[in-house]
Amino acid sequence: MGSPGSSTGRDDRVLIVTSPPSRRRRATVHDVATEAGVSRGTVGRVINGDGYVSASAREAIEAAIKKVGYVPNTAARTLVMQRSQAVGFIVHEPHSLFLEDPNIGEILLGANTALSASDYQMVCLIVDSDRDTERVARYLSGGFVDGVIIVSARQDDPITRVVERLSLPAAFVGHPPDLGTAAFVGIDNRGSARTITTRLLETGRTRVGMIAAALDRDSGADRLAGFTEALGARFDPTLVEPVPLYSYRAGLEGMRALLAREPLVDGVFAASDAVAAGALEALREAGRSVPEDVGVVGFDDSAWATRCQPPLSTVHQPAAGLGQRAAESVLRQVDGAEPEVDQIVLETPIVWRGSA
Amino acid sequence: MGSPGSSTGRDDRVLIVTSPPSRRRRATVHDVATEAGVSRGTVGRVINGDGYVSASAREAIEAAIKKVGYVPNTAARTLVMQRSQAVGFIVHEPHSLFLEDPNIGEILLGANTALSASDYQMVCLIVDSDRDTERVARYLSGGFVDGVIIVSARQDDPITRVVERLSLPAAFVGHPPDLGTAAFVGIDNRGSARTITTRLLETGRTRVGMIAAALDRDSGADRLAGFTEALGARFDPTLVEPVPLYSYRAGLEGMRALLAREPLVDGVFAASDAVAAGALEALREAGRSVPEDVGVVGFDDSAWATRCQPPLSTVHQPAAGLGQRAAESVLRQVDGAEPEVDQIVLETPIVWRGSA
DNA sequence: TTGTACGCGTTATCAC
DNA sequence: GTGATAACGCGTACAA
Repeated sequence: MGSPGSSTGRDDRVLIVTSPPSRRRRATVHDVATEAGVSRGTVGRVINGDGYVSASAREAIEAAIKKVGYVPNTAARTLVMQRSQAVGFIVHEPHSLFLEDPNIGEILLGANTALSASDYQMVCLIVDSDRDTERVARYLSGGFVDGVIIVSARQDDPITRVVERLSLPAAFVGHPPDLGTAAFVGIDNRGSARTITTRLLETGRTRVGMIAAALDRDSGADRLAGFTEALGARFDPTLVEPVPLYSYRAGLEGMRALLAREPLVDGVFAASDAVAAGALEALREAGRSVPEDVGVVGFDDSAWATRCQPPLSTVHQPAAGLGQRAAESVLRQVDGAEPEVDQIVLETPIVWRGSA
Repeated sequence: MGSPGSSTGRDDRVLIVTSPPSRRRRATVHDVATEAGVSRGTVGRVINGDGYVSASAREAIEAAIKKVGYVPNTAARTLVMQRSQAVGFIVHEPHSLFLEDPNIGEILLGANTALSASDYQMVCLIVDSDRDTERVARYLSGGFVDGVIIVSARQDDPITRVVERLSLPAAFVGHPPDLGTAAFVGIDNRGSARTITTRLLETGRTRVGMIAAALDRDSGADRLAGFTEALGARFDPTLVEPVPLYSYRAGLEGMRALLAREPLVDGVFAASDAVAAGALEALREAGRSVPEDVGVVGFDDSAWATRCQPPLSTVHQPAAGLGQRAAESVLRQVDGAEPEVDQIVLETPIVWRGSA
């Protein structure tokens, strides 16, 4: 092993014992090079697949890599390349929504598929407290990701501001950010709500209400707006029951309240499938049969839709597609494209089942 | 500005235009130093809060940081510190499970809370294809994370092997790895299943069956083993209906099959709440009332349990606690502790509601 | 074809 | 108190 101090400064570290007891030191390109009896440059050429290496050298190096168990250090590579080959996926939701919202999981998987195809690593970051907000902002600033996909951004969100300041390639899913120049992929909540409400009216209902969830978010407000438009002159505000969340429980309680106030209601647009499922339960309690006495429609076409009794008529939300398109937009921007062209609105076909 | 080539090599980069059109160059410590008219060393001292800086220098530097919009480059910091202040959370599930399993979300949130409290960034990595497996393995090797929490590892999983080879601090949640030395946090599936089955028997049922899901995973197999133990001599294999997944649909179809084969069944242990919810639907179809004709118990105490009609008697699974304990174990190991002491089994209280 | 040397942005250790 | 300067591990022009 050579006497201490005789070799270059670089090798001194072998003698330094770090505080965690005996965590094995990582092999470096340097180690591979000495093991194979070549220089670091040649090793680099083999690793990156750039030609101009003799067969003998390549062989020796590949053997050495296996022997010392070399794995490239991504942090170093990121530093020198100014590229991490990673894209962040930021989820900023209160607990309940993260757990209940079936769309987020699908958006996540859709984005991952697209990124994976381009050999990018998706790193999902959860923002669940103020402390998280700050830390995630630091993380993004740190150059660990080449871009971000943001689900449900807040107005004037610190994270959005950081992204803007770094001019980090970004795509917003579902809820548009306040900056008009950013890429956005989503659906037409208002138009879809209008369409399915119209469809519900066409089944001959005369007293159609809505359980309107999450009016503080644009998706919630837009769905109510579409509902209002569809009814036109027939719109009656007393038939709208606002509830806080897109949840089963909100639907259950909302429907109970609506029934108590308006017993004659014969049609309901629930702001999401989970809400609709809760509404069905309330109707069952009240002895109303669906769709005979009351027609019910939902929104999302999530797993709820098919497991309800009767299965829900609803608006199909292309969640996986949203994630995929967002990922593709980010990758385009990483390659130098301008974001403003990416204002994508995906189709939302109506799926008609038995509940109306 | 200055004439080209006249300054040090370091400043040449200003002249180099990278291919992405006009992405703003990041400010560095160097920039801050020149702006404030001090050296890099002093700037470093201010950033890291180490004392020994004059008030005037500190003021000038803080102003400069604001002015040039400096944010530390985490990749560089990781490289020199050999620490990323990040912990990976690896989810390795087929689509359906990731979307349906209510526990994963809670485990995730629990882990994030614990990591966040120690100012660690949690990065969630999804493994959804062979390609993902390889890329995630590379990512872990790259030094981007100081440790990992692994949910549902496979036997002989490439990721597990990489973790082992790097001796990366790790904690396995739910499904124990094949290596006995690793940290593990989970529940006693077999004991819990035995307890709740016994409890169901005590309500006076005489023909008790089980819808046994996911027998290819140890959780599924263990729950069946517990059920078998509880019945002892009364165990009758024809009352066990195996189904592939912990899903609503599996429960629905499993219960139909069980009823067709054994119409006299008066008690059912469903391997999860989702399965139990499906079973309730099948019983309703068949005109059996719960709990009068048939007692039903589940497992997980997830959102399903309270939204069923009647609400489920079930085994409470402390999902958030699992995530939290796993995170704490990883953090301890990052600080140099040995993993083997962390073989944690959390309590699973029985929650008795109306379904049995 | 291969080796050398420099720089990526930090932190940390020295002399001054 | 403060300013040089050596690492960290890797990519890559450039020289040999």
